[in-house]
Amino acid sequence: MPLNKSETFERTEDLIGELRASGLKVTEQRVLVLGELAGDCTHPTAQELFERIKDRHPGISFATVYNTLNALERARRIAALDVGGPRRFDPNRARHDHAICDRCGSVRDVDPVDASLPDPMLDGFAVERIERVYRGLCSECGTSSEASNTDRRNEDG
Amino acid sequence: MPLNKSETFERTEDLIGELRASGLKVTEQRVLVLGELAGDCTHPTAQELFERIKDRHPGISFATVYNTLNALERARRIAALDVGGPRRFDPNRARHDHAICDRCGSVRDVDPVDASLPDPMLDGFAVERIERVYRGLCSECGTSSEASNTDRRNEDG
DNA sequence: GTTACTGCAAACACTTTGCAGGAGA
DNA sequence: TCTCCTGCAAAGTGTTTGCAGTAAC
Repeated sequence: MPLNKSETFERTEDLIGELRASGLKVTEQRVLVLGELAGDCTHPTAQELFERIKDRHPGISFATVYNTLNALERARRIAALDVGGPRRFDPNRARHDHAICDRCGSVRDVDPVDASLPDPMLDGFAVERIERVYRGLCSECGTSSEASNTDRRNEDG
Repeated sequence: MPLNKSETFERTEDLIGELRASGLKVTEQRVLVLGELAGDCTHPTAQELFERIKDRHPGISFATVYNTLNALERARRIAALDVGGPRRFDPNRARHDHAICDRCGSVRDVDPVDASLPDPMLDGFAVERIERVYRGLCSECGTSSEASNTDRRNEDG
């Protein structure tokens, strides 16, 4: 799967501004983490981001990448996706949905059906945001309907 | 949180029929697991179900409960929820949504806004089902807006 | 009789933390 | 200077598996 970096790479000074706006101290490691995630629509895991950053910055530790992602998520600068398997991260703060392949586990952005929130109050529950997840088979797994070598589900039972 | 068992306890013979229909061998342990989950709308974890069953059936092992839940999920008799933290299980096969509290992590069923599936095909992705998740604060956590003792999020960063 | 399931324990995968040193504000 | 961050390593939490014995069909 290609990285699908957007054409609009964020400048370092923008990344720094975003870290500051999130209430985080600006460090080289955090700029690297946010820069690596920004514009990446493949919803990478902490491990994947760590591997990529390590190539250019061998001294960085996994815990730092992990802690930075958690800090950015708490600050709502990025979103975390719990969809089974390791947690994935999403830099896109615009309202959007996700399509997840039951076979290979890939996650894809989907335009929201309607961008408006419904009732902000749901029988006592204060709705802050909505995530819609489409489950099924991605175009690659759907066409080759044999079991794929990247199969995440096992059989037996 | 109370168990919220529905009034309609399923009879053992119904449970057996469901196991057979799911292609599973019928064992006492599996009847216990399915029976414990059926009618429970609190979305328990494997650990929670294991604790409850163990009280009445001390010999059962966690792996058996866990494997049975996975087998039932593969057979689509129950649904698994990946919402952060340990995986939760849902016996309700009717189309419905979930509301998850950002503070205490409780999961509640929500009537679907519209029960109809949108396009079964989404730009090459074959949609099989849709999960909608409302995030926010449940009625208990919303009213007492101080940090709760069951807080799942930590602060710092 | 054959196959699948159980129980146990250990391995595995992922996440989180304690701590000492160091950098940011 | 004071606090927060980093890197390391270890611990914590949740999930999965190998295996020998056993029960379902």
